[in-house]
Amino acid sequence: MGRSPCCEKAHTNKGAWTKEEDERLIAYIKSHGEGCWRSLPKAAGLLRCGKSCRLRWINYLRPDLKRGNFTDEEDELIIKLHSLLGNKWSLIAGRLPGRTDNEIKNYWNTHIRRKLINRGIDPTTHRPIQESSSASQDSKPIPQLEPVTSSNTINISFASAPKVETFQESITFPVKPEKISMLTFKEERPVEEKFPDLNLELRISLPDEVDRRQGLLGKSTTPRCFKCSLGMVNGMECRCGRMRCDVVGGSSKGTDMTMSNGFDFLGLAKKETTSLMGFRSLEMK
DNA sequence: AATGAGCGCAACCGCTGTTTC
DNA sequence: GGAAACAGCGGTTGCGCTCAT
Repeated sequence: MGRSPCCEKAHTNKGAWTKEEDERLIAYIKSHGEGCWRSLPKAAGLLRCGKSCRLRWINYLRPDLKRGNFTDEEDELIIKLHSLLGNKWSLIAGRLPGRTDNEIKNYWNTHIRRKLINRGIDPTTHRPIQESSSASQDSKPIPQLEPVTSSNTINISFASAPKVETFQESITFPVKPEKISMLTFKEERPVEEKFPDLNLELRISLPDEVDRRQGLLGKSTTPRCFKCSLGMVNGMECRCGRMRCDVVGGSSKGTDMTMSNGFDFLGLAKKETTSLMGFRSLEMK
């Protein structure tokens, strides 16, 4: 048997939160900290589902939320990250301190989509609308995950514009071969880049793997962290030029932001409880 | 002033991977 | 090892507000 149900759904409030409920939740989390959402409502004296409490705290009550209008810089960053990640709002939010995934999702749907359409850009494919509609009938969001091949190779393609260069990066993982032995990231991008300031290099590997590979290739041993190569730390430009940023606790979700050898590719490290490097986070719908 | 359309956003729903029993 | 709950995510809904008619 599993566990008992998290809450009695028949006896929980729904709809908008009252000020009193907010105050109770804030007071409880201030004294006990986040986590254990299952037992929180009862302990805090709230007639709410734990899931609802978590959502309320994360999206509205957390003290580190920025609130207010999005800046033009944030707009552009969201557009760039969306072109890279698709509708992975939590990953995008991880790069915008003080913003929540729900907030960014809403902002995208209400403002940025329209903004891109007005610019003549398809908000789904990030390509000119005419080209986008004629070039891809299926017009799936990019990037997309191609099926796993028999050789355990996974290809992730970024866009499929008419003229593309193809970049490939192969990474080996010390995991069971029947699970996955090698990832090949094939990045195709237009020769004329839309975002010349955005480094799209994908570098995913375990820390020792990068060192080994660089040794084999006789490259310099001063690689830059992924966030540096992406050009940002906590949403700001990063100039550290080091392998590790050691910026801790900068994430809006309180994630350890320590970077090492590109291991924390777009926030993958935070999910690492298995040997597959939070692979789920790379899948694109 | 009434009302209907459009918009923005908080909250809910349903799904998936992980964890616990 | 399997079943069930947890935690988290993305999609969707519904309510309240604004504005045009």
